[in-house]
Amino acid sequence: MATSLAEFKRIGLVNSLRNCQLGTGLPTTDLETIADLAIPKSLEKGEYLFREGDPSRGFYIVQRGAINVHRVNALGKEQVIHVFRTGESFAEATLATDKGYPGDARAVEPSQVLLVQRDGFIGLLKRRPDLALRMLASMSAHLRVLVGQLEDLTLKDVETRLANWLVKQCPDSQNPKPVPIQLTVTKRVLAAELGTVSETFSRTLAKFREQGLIGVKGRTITVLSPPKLWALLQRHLGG
Amino acid sequence: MATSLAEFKRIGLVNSLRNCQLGTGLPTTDLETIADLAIPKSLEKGEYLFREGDPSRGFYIVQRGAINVHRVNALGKEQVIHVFRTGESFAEATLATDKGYPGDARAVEPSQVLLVQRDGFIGLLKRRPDLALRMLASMSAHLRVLVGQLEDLTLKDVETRLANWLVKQCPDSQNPKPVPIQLTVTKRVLAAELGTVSETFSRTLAKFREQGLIGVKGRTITVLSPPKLWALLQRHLGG
DNA sequence: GGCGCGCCTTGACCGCCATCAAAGAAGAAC
DNA sequence: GTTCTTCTTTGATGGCGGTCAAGGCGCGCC
Repeated sequence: MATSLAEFKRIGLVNSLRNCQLGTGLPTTDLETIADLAIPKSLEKGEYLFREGDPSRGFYIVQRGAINVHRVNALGKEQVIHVFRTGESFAEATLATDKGYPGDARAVEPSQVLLVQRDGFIGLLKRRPDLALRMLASMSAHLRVLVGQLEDLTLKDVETRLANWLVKQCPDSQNPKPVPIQLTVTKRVLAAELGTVSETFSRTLAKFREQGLIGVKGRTITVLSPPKLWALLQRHLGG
Repeated sequence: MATSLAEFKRIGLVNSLRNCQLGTGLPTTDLETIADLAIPKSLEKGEYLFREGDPSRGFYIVQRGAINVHRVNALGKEQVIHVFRTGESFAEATLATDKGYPGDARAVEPSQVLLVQRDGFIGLLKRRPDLALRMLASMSAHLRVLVGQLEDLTLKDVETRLANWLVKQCPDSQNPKPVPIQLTVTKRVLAAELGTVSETFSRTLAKFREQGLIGVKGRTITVLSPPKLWALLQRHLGG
């Protein structure tokens, strides 16, 4: 069984694709076609994958790490659009239009991504309508996330957003057992993801701590009682 | 030439479809297929087309009027996502997933929309991959708008947003000739579209008036010198 | 005409949160 | 170890803009 190096890589890519949202359930032949279009790329922490306006080369799938997609205004302030993690894909929106990428993408931590090249993939879409539907579904999901983000930032305060984030980290918000949360990024970065700055983030954590809702030790936040935090969240959301 | 009533309606629909973003350039046979899937609906001012969470019946094309898509938080505050006007389509995102509509849709003024029914359209998409690509393009555009909205609301102040809106109403921002703008909606509604309230909107208009940039008389705003307003906008955007 | 009802404007107030500043704490580099 | 940088926390301050309240304006309607 002589298997070439290229063949090996292909098998690895196919397996990788099968494990991501877009690929699950897809027939192997399609995955192979996509694999042949894909170019892997490693990114160091802080490295940029693309910048706003760059011409689209295709869309990306995160194999490992986390990619922060954001926009920068003229004063240099950043607004996080979304942080994409393992298995997620992004920038599909650039497939169908010739405008460039709509934001900047930077690795939050050391990451590995797959670039699925645009032209070849469009050709595939034309042959496989069901794949096109899947892309539509993927973009729908992104739209929903974005709408949620918009609502969060304009209709909810920082306290609510943080409480919401903390509750989401708990496997079961009704289970009174304390949940330790290990931050994979600095608090400053997490603050940015939540649409605020480190100072406000810190103050809000302190507020929760004073209320006995959480414990903070270095980069570990412990939700002392998920149901209590959940109740606070409900009070906020319920007016 | 005996032409049935149904045939008449179909011809009207096809013409209507040809004039909207999604339909331009599409072969007539496709337009006819879509026409057969479409249900026209009239809405009075203030009437709701759908509410958040309603199961998706399909997507919509605005034939006449304006549809405000927004979200409401628990306290009843609304965040405008986008206002769709003649020729635009929306809620395509509900085609590919079985989740309901992600927001509320209400007619800002008396409107006429086409509902393109979901199931039939999905069938069409499977037969016409190029149409699927077109839907992808349409959703890309929505994503871009949404990203822009997010940036606007979090990275720009009301003054900048209003200046931007005013400049966009001018056919040529470099032409010093005054441009009268007739509002089709109340100032309160326009304020909401810009992500603020009527009081702040009013104050910002007053500020521009004091600077001699605009004139306000009832529901008519006159940009006295588009280039001056444009310059102000550039100063804001340029830091 | 007079009345009533929204809309619009302006003033007063204040809360959220970003910014600036300063001082610990924690690593990283050497 | 020392030094230096980065992160984190806490205090002080201030601004943007939302809310409440009170007229004024416009306009339809009787």
